[in-house]
Amino acid sequence: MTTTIFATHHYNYPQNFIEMKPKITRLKQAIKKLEANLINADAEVLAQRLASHLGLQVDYASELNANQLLAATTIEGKVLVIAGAGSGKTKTLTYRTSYLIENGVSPKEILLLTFTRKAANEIKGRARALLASTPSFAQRLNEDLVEDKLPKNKALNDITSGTFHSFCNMLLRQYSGLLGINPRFTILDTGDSEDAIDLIHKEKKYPTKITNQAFPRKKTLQNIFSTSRNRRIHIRDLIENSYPDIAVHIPVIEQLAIDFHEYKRANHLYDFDDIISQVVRHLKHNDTFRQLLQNQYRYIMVDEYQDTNIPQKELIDLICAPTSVSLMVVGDDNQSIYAFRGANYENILLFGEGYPEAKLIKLEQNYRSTPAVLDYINALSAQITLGYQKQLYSGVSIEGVKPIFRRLSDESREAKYIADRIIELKPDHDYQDFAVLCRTSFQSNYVQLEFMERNIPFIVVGGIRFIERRHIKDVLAFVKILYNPNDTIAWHRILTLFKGVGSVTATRLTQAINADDNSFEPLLTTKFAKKSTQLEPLYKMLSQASQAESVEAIIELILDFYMPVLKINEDNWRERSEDFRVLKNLALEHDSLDKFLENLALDPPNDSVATAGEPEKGEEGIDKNRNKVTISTIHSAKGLEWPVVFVNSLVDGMTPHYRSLSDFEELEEERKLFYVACSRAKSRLFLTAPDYFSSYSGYFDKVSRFIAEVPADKITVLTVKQPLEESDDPVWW
DNA sequence: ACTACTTCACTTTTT
DNA sequence: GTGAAGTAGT
Repeated sequence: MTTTIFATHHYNYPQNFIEMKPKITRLKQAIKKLEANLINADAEVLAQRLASHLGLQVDYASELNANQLLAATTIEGKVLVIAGAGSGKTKTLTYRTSYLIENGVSPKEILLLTFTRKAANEIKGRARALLASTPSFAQRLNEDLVEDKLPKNKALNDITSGTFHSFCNMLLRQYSGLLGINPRFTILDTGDSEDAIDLIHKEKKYPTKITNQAFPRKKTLQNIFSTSRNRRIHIRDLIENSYPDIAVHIPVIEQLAIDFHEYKRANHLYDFDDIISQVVRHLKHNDTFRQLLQNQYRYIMVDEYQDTNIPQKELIDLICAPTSVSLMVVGDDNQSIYAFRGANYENILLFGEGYPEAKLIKLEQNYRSTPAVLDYINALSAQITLGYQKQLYSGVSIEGVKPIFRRLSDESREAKYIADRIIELKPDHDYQDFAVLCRTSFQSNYVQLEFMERNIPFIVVGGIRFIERRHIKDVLAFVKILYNPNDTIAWHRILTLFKGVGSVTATRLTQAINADDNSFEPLLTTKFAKKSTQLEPLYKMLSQASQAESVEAIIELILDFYMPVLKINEDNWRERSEDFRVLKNLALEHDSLDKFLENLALDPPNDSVATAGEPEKGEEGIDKNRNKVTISTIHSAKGLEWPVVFVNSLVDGMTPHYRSLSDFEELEEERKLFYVACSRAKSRLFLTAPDYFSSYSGYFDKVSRFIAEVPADKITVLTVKQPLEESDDPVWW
C-alpha cells in the first residue's frame, strides 16, 4: 500500500456517488469496448502505408513518433485519438492535414473543427508551411495555381476550418435560401440574451412573484435555457433538480422559453446555442441540406472533442453518418473542464457506442514535462475515476525536480513565497517562463499585489472580456441595427442610453420603427420624438451611417455621436474611450459589416489583458512586452505550457471549489482542472496553499484532497525541517 | 422615469 | 462581505 500525504485527513465523498453508479458502469463498459479496438503503431504496416505513396514530399516518418504517424496516416473510418497532455496533438493534426492533401484529398473535402479560431488557423498555417517547405510540392502547387489563376496557397485556404460556431454561422448564411431563413441575422451574446429574456418577461407581463417566491433573475433564466438545450434536459427536470427553490415558476419559465425562441426567430436573432442547434435541426429535417454537406465534407477532424456538447456531437454525427465519411476526433478525457458551459465529457467516453467500428489511437509520449513532473501528473490521472487507460511517458532521461508543495499561513504569504521563487529562479529564466495558475480570478489578487510591490512584470489573463464592456456593447449596438434593423435588443440598448427614455418608450419606439418597414423616421415623427433631444441627432447619424462606404467610416460616425453620451453617463469615459482604438483597428480589417460583426461575436479580441510592472531595462533579445510572468485562471491556461508553474489556493474548498464538493461529476471535473494546471509545467511545479480560507460560504482549512490523495513519494512537501530563508511561519498540515 | 432601499447570488467563461 | 439587480415609492 502506498502512503499518501496527510493520510489522517478525512474528506467527505460526494453524496450522490451511489446514484452515479449505473452511469459509471455504463461509461466504463463503453470505454472497455473501445479499448478493445485500440490500434498500435505497427512498424511494418506504417512502412507499407508510406511506401505505397512514393510521391510523398513530407518526411512523415522522421518527424512523428510511431503513434503520431499512425494517427496522421489513418485517413479512413472513424477514429478516436486520445492525446495526452503535451503529446503533440496539434503537430499530429497538422501532419495529418498535409498527408490528406498529399494523398489527393481536395482541401474542399476537409472540415476541421476546433474550439478557437486560433487553433484552426495554427493547424492550417503549419500545414501550409510544411507543404510549402518541400520544394517540389510547392512547385506543384504553384503550377496548379498559375493554371487556375488562383492566389498562392489557395489550396489550403479551401479547407473549411474554424469553431463549431463559425462553421454553423457560415452554413446558415450561405445556405439561407435552401433553409428558408433570413441571412441578415445578428448574433446575441450571453448578455444580449439575458436582456432579451428580461424584455420579453416585461412585455408579456408575467408575474414577478408567486406566493412570495421571487421570479428568478435574467441571468439565471438564460443559464437554465442554455443548459436545458445543451444538455438536453427538460426545463422542468433541470429546475426541479438544480434550482428547487424556483419550482413554483416552472410553467411561466417554460412559456417564457417558448416566447424567447419565437422572439428570436421573428427578429432574425440567433444566440450562441441557436447557431448550432438550428443547423442541427435543419440537418435532421432537410434531406437536401444534409446530403449536400455529407457529399462535401468527406474528411472531418474535430479537436478538443472532450469539450463538445450534445448539439455539437449531433452535428458531427449527422454529417458523418455515411460510413464513407472519414472522422477523426481528438481529445483528452482528462482535460474536460467545461461542463459548466454544457460540455459533455460522455461524448468522448461513449464514442465507441456511437461508432462500434471505431478505432482508438493513443498518444502517450509526452514532449513537455520532465519525468519527475510526469510522474506526478500520472499519479493525478490515476485518481480520475472515468477515462481511457493512459500512462504518459517522457522521452527525456534527465529526471528533473519533483513538484514541491508548501503550505503558508495566509494568501499574502503564499504570494510572497511565489515571488521569492521567481526571484530565486530568475537568473536561469526569463519572466515569461513563469506562470501562476489560479482556480478563480479573484485568487490572483494577492499575487498581483505582491508582484507590483516587487516590480515583477506580469500579465493577467482572464477577467471581463473586451466585448462585454458596456461602452463596447453600446457602440456595437449601433452597428447591429444598421445591419439588422430588427435587432430589437440593440435598439433597446441604444434608446435607453438617453435621459428621458426608459424601457417603455424604447420598446414602443422600436415597435414603431419595425412597423414602419424599419425606416428611422419614427425617431422624428412619433409622439416619443420629444422624449429626448438626442433622437434627432441619432436619426441624422444613422441615416448618414447607412450611406457610409466603409466599416471604419461607420464606426467614426457612431463614435462622434456616442462620445458625448458616454461623457454624460460615465465618469471614467476617458479610460473607456481607449478601447475604441481597438474597435477602429478592427473596423479597418473588415470590409463588410457582417464580417465585422461576425468576427466580434465569434472571435472576440482577447484584449481584456491588464498589465503592470516595469519592463526589464536593457534586456537583450527579448520583447519587453512579452517578457512577463503570466497570471491566469486554470481554464484559460489550457493548451499552454511554461517551464515553471505555480498553482495556488490548494485548500479544500478553493480547489476543489466548495460548490463542487457535493456532486460526483463536478468534483471529478475539479480534479481534472487540477490535472490541467499541473500538466502545464515543463520542469518546475510549485503547489501552494494558505492555512485557511474563509468567506460567506464557510471556513476551510484542510489541504486540498487533490494534494492529499497522491502517493507521498511523488512530491516534495516542505516542512519545518527544511525551512525557507525568511520563513518565520509555522508549517501547517 | 428616476431614486433610494432591499435582496440575492456569489467559480470557471475557447462560443 | 460586496456588488448588481430588483422593488417600491416618488
